[in-house]
Amino acid sequence: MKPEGRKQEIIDAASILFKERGYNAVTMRDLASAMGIKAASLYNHIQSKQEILSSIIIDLAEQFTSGMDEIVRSELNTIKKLERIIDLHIDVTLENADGLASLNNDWMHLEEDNLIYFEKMRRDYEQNFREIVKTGVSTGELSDYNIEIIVFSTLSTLRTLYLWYPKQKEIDPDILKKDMISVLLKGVI
Amino acid sequence: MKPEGRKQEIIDAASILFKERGYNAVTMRDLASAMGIKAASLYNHIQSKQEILSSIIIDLAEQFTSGMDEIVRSELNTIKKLERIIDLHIDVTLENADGLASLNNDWMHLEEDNLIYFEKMRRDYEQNFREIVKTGVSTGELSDYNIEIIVFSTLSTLRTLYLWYPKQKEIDPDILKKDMISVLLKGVI
DNA sequence: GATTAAAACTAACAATCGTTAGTTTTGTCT
DNA sequence: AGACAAAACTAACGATTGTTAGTTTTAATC
Repeated sequence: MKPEGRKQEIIDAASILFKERGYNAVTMRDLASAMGIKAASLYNHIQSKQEILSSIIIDLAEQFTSGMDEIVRSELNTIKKLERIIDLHIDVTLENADGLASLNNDWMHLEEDNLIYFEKMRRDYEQNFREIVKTGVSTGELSDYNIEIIVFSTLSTLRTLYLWYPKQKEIDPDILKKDMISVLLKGVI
Repeated sequence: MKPEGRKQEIIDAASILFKERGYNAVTMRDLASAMGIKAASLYNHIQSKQEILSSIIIDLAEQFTSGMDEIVRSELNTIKKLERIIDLHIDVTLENADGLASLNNDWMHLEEDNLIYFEKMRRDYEQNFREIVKTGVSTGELSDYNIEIIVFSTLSTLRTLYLWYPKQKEIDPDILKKDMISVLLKGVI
């Protein structure tokens, strides 16, 4: 059995530090110190600093990709699909808010293969979102504003949820979902 | 006369590189290479790498602060105030989209005094925004959703405009403003 | 108590970082 | 042409980076 337990602890600690200071500003000595060990000891559990970053980001990106695929394959109407997308973002954010900071701010520090893979997932995700909105406008379910503006404003709010939600722990997740759906969609319907 | 011309060229080149890779991933040798000179030559014009970062960020933060102060002092109703805030963000974004990347992603790398100054400006800005929304809800101009959700969703869209707008150059700024006001406010009114 | 594997350690490496010192080139004005 | 300042250069520094090699400690199993 691989040391998956200790490895995940390192990745979790790194997520917090990367969130606070960004990938390049966190040294392996910083990370080790946060774990209460020396930098060299980290390498009993991980292969490289880069592996930590790609673990964090690729895992999250795949969650979004598979969540979006399921929504696209569903037979829901446009409004219901958008509600499911909001749900997806809130659920992922609740589960791993720290890692989302790296996904949003440090994805460009991924190395070649993972960078290409990530960028493809991101492009596909946005395209799926765009097609859902486009369908909604053409069927009259959504107002006829510029499609890119609708996509952008909604997605940018959902993408920065990680910054905001941890500070608002008193809000019940279900109430958050309801209000978020109202605020994001009522302007668009 | 100080070499303000050349210095501004360096800051502009740095803004682009910081936007693409982030402050810590850009070396002085990278920046010099982009300017077509050697790293040591940069120091004929600037005092430190840190000075470049703080020039970019503090200048922009002061633009937002003074813009917000003017809006707060005005006697406009809530809706008009929010429209003016949207205008402010669009105008600053059009003028310096590259620098806004540093303001959003690299502000934590400011050093002590400027970091404190920046954080105060940011806190005050958000508080002014929040008070405007709060007034709007209490007078019935805005719907009675959770105030923090309204503040957060609007602000996060405006703050990430810099990422999106440069790709959409075919959109006329006045049309952008109109659609943005509709999408952001109709959900909230 | 001996064995063994996991997980920590010390010490060091090659590379790269921001920056400084001192020198040479470039361009402008007299 | 000579003088002078602006702006470039070469060379190097001390510090820090991610990582490796080799060793010791910890803890569970027989």
